[in-house]
Formats: sequence, C-alpha cells, structure tokens
Amino acid sequence: MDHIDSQIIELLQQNSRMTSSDISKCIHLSVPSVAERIRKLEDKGIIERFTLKLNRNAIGQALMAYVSVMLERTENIDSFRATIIQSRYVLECHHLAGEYDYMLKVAVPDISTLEQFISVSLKNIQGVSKTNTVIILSTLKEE
Amino acid sequence: MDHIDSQIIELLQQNSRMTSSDISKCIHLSVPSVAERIRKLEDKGIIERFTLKLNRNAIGQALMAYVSVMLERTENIDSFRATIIQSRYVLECHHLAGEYDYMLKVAVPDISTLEQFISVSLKNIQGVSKTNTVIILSTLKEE
DNA sequence: TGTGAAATTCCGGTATG
DNA sequence: CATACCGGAATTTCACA
Repeated sequence: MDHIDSQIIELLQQNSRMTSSDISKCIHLSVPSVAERIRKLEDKGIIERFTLKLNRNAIGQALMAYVSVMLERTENIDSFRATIIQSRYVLECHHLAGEYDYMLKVAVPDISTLEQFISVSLKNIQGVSKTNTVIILSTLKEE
Repeated sequence: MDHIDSQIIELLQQNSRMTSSDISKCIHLSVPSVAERIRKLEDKGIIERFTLKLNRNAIGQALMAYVSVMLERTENIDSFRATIIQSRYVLECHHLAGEYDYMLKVAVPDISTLEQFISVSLKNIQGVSKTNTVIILSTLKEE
C-alpha cells in the first residue's frame, strides 16, 4: 500500500468503473501494472467491494433517522441482530460504548413506515427495553 | 425504474466493475440494452456514483465514533460546515431534529487522534457550545 | 444486429533490491 | 530470489449505426 496505490484508490473512489487504461493515463503507469495493483488491493482486502452510491429519494429512502436502542438482557441479542441484518430499512448498526447499546441508521420512504418500524419491528424484539429516535433533517456530508 | 433496473442495480451494488456482458448473462437482456439502462440510471441521478468500500483498518480508520454537536448561534454555522467538509476524519455529518444540532460519524486511526479532533478541531469553532462522543465498539451492519 | 475501435488479460523479458 | 514494471499478441468488450 504505497503512494501509487493511494492514487489508484482515490481515482476509483470517484469512479469505480474507470478502466485500467484511463487510470494508466492519469498516473503514468502501464495498463497491466495498474490492473495488477487493483487485483492485489482486492486480494489484500484493502478494497472490500466495488459498489454504488444511490440517490436515496429515488429508491424510497427519503427519510433518515438515528435510532438508539437499549437491550435488557444479553440472551436476547441474537434475535435482535437477526432482525437488524434482515431489515431493509437498517443501513447501519453499530455496537456502542455508552448509555445505549446499539445505534441504527435507518432510511424509510415516509414517517409512517418509520413509526411502523420502531413500534412493531423493534419493540417486538425480546429484550429491547428503550429506544430513542432522532430525525435527520438534511445531510451535509456522507462518505 | 422498473424491475429490470432494480436487478441491474443489485448486481452493480455487489460489484460495480461488472461489465455489461456479465450483467447481460445474468438477467437475459442484450448487452446494448444493459449498457443503455446503466447510462440512463446515471443520467437520471438514481446512480450518483460508482465507488468503493474500503477496509477501515487498512486505511487508518480503525476507530469510529459518533459525535453530537450543539451550536450556540446560527451565525457561526458557515465556519462549522467548512471545517466539517474539509476534515478527512468526518465520514458523515447530518443536521438533526433534536437536542443536538449535528451528528458526525468520525473515523480516526487511534484514540489520541480522536481527542485531538474533538478538543482542537471541533471545540475551536466559534459557536460550538457542547459535544457528546460515543465510541463504536463494533459494527454489525454497514450499507 | 454487426462491425470497427478500445480495453483486458496473458505472456515473456528486464531491472531492482 | 522475489517483486514490479513494460511491451506485444490474442481475446473480449464497447459503442456506433
């Protein structure tokens, strides 16, 4: 992971469909060498995945919120984790060191779906003792 | 944005470097049609960017935290926003409807960098009256 | 759908540490 | 000896009508 790798990553972050020859022109390295470096960055796990950034409004995720979750007992964690992973509304879920145990970032089409998610999907999980929801008004920066 | 578009997006989310002919084989649609649909998804802004998912440990972002920020006066918002956008430690920044005004997701190499960021970069901004930091222990799900 | 242009991959050869 | 680079040839893919 040297300076050239960093340059390649920066270019691919802007457009992961850039061809090796496009990159080759930008950083003055032969096409096969560029391709080889990309392959190695994948092998080493530095690049985990080539993916997309989608427009949230276009895909029914117009409303975002942070939902903090408190869990009562550790024995219920598995069913909580299963629900989270399977839910298409949950974009992120992090285990926290603080008052609350988990922080979810959720994206839903509208406020009624959010209500549904919190009062049905979440509250019905055994062990969820308390949740706190904060609506996101707008986003200044995102990845 | 029909069912076929959704299929194409799903494939590209898994690997955005997939060629049109690869996709063509998966969804039984001609290569030019696939290419045309991808182009239109970009034009319409449904696909905002083709990008990467990087391994955080490999790129010096081993430690993540949520930092909530309270702003005193609205006249200082511009310098706050400028600092946030320029900072390489801030992955996300959202305007909130709640007690705190902004929520930042930050990623740093270590705890001392986090301390530095909060006590220097953030607290020195005019108008930042209060912050609250919660460390992320582990991540169950992320995009 | 078919054709020319461009990109990818594989290979052999070379330089460097 | 291992690693990384380059240039050329065969195959695949792309973009156009």
